[in-house]
Amino acid sequence: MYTLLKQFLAKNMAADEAVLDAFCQKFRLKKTKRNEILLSAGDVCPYIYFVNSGCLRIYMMDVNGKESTRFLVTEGRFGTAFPSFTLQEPSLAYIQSIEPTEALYINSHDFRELLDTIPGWERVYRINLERDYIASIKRIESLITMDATQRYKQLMETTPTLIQRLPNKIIADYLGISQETLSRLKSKK
Amino acid sequence: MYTLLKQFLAKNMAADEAVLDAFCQKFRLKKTKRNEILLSAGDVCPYIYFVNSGCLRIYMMDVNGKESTRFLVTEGRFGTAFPSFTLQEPSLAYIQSIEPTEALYINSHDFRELLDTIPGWERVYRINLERDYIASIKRIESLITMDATQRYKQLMETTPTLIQRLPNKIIADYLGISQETLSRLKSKK
DNA sequence: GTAATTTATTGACATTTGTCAAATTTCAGC
DNA sequence: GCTGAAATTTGACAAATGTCAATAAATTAC
Repeated sequence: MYTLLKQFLAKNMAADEAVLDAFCQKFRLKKTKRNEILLSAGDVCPYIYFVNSGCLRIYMMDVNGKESTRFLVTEGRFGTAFPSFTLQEPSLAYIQSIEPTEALYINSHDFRELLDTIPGWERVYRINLERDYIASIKRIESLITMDATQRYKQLMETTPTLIQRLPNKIIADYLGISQETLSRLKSKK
Repeated sequence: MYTLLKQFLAKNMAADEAVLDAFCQKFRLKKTKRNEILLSAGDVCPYIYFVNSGCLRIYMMDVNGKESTRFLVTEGRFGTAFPSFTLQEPSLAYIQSIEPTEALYINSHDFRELLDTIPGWERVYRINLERDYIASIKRIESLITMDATQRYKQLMETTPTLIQRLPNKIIADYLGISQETLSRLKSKK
């Protein structure tokens, strides 16, 4: 249950088993079916999740019901409605499990406590933040510099697994294009 | 010279004057003219900057010479070619002062040392990262959910100062649209 | 202050992408 | 394995935005 999480910690932090256990005990396990909603827009996001298996999708919905995927979170990664969880304010985004998913979760209060009490954890979390931030910078770059075809090609090169694994329309709104456009550029080349 | 930087620290960290001074002494001051290049694409970004006055622009250039602004950094904020500085790998972006600018700078090695040695600084930096990451998430959202008009309107509401202060074409490529399109939506309404 | 350069605006047109609708295919759930 | 729902593809058309070119306005550098 905690294997992946411990691996995540061990990568950037030297800690003995007892500390790792103390850390992990703050997390609970949640198993979801496909397409379960874990958070609705308007609510304050209480939890940050660490995905053991499956996939979480952070997405928004506009007034016409059109959805846009902000992030996709797969095995071995932390994910949450980040602005809401971090600032404890109402979320603009929904969280949904688009596959049957097993995830660990911890509430905001306990999470902050870990940052205060587990030596080295603030560093690990900071490095994880840097990584996520870099990924989001690259995403911004692709959105302002590339057209739909280039963005799709890039996604195929960097994370082909995602494309195989997820339905077309999720990929499309992750790329910021319509389902039909994606379908057309797939058939072209 | 260090006033703004000390304010930045003091916001999230209790430290006596001696510690603040030790911290600040690692930074050097750079004054630039308008349109000076501080980093070219291809180089590893050695510094992170803290802007005292003026404005730095982090931007990319494609093979046709078309520019896209990744970030704009104004007074009281840290800025750098983040992926390059953090991972110490060649930068895809340029850094330019689009106004006469006064900025403090520190190299990667010293910066890491501060994270190790100044109590509380890793926390302050982590919180700053969260803030920047949240800003980038909101930018991604606006890019995947809004059209040009909506994005411009949002920018007018959130940072009208930027629009007044910077040339049109910088605003346009920050928004990911052409200069002409921006000019047209300004005249419309 | 003036010339030279850069920046902004405008028009005409091309291209990309979106929208709506219908037909087809795939797949989840029993 | 069936069956119904969901996802995908395709066509026709509309809307948004980009590109190129010319002109006008603003600003910098001297």
